[in-house]
Amino acid sequence: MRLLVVEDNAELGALLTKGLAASGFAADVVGTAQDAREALAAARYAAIVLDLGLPDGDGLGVLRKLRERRDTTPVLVLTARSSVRDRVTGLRDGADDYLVKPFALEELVARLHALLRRPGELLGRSLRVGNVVFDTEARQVFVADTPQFFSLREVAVLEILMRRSGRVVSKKLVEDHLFGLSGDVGSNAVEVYIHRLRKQLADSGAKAQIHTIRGVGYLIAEEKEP
Amino acid sequence: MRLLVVEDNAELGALLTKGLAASGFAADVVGTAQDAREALAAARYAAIVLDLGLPDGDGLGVLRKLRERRDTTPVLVLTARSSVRDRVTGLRDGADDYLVKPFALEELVARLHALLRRPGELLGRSLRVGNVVFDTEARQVFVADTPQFFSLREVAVLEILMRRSGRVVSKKLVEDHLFGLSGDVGSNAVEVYIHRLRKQLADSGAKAQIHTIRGVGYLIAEEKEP
DNA sequence: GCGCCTCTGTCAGCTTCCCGTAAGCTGGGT
DNA sequence: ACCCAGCTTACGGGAAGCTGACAGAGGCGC
Repeated sequence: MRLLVVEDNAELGALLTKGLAASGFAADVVGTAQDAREALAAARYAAIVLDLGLPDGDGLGVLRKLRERRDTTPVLVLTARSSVRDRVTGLRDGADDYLVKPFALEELVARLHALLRRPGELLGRSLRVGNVVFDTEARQVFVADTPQFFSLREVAVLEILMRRSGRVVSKKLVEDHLFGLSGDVGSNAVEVYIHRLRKQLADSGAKAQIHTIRGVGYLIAEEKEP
Repeated sequence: MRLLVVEDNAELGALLTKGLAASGFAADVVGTAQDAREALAAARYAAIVLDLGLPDGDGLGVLRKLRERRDTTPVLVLTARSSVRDRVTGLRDGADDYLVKPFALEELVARLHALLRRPGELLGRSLRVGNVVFDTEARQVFVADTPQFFSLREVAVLEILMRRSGRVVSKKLVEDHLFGLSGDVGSNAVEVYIHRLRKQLADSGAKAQIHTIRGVGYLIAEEKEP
């Protein structure tokens, strides 16, 4: 899941990136409203974490612009101000949730999950393909009810595929989700992860298969014949 | 198990922390209703021990707020007042149990265990993984029916893992349960306990294994191949 | 009080394994 | 037959975790 974090404090930004990564989010961090606008024009995000106290003006402006465009990407507002007034303004302008600093990382993650679980969204608590089950909350994989041990990256790739099971996922999309904007992809990392995933899935007797669509991407689907 | 203790008498608070620790509870102590609200916003507790005679107002307010939010965390009310009226008010407002000062520490512990054994809870009297059995009441561990002797800390870690057997438990979660809010975690204490647990379990011929999930945490599961 | 012991948390050095890269191979499509 | 996308294997750097030793804090018996 790819997020945009709008936060001018570089230190906190780095902390968030790291913490969110541990929960399977790839976060792009920007420090100004201007950069936020550009990032939003360039890519689609699953959700946005927005600090209101930005140096170059008001974060609320970003939010308003977004909603004017009928963009319904979930926005979680983050701020040091705790007055009722600010909270009301934020929510009236289209924020979906509100968190006051200082906050616990776990609470941020919990609220993001809640937001992403909303109506139209891509989320149940667990995803299933064949006998492979992915628990989105615990970020854990089961094959025929036995827990499997995958690395963080492997889990991330599998999640993307399973969230779109039966549909093709472009290699580019996977790269973006793994690495965010910092597009350092000087290699075939995705191919390597697909390979490792296939191997482990086969070894564990999974009844799900990752197919290759040449020139397009990958697709996970239930395995047919025994 | 992590508890919140709301008690303004610092001396009694310290005493409770210590006594509860001896029974495997990690208690965060706060002295005011305000602090209690903040603690509850920041973390999840297995149960709450609530003194009604607080300096900054009424402890019952905390309880009411909690129940308004549909939070069903068990609450044990603690008070010097012994009138029937107070007792009734407390229970009507959603307290689960009631204890009048002065009280014996053992009685508090017994009642907490009773509360935690309730309906939705994750509790039978004993937990089992492979041939390892954990008696939650006596807080004792058996491997293939022979009793094992672990230290308090070790038992606490094992309990957390076994209550979530087959699922990943983050290292952070274990720290929080062991040390409460007083997050003095300047080291790799959890790793050390995991190490000691593994060693003892192996030595005693346990058919249960603690797996490491890099960058995430640990997981206990039945050992597969013989 | 005095030694003895266990429990705890810390540290430093070692080991393991993840991650990304690269380089050569395979196979499908034209 | 050739080319290119994707597959496979190998490897080095570095982070995460493991492990053995140790010192302080109690607790216990004497």
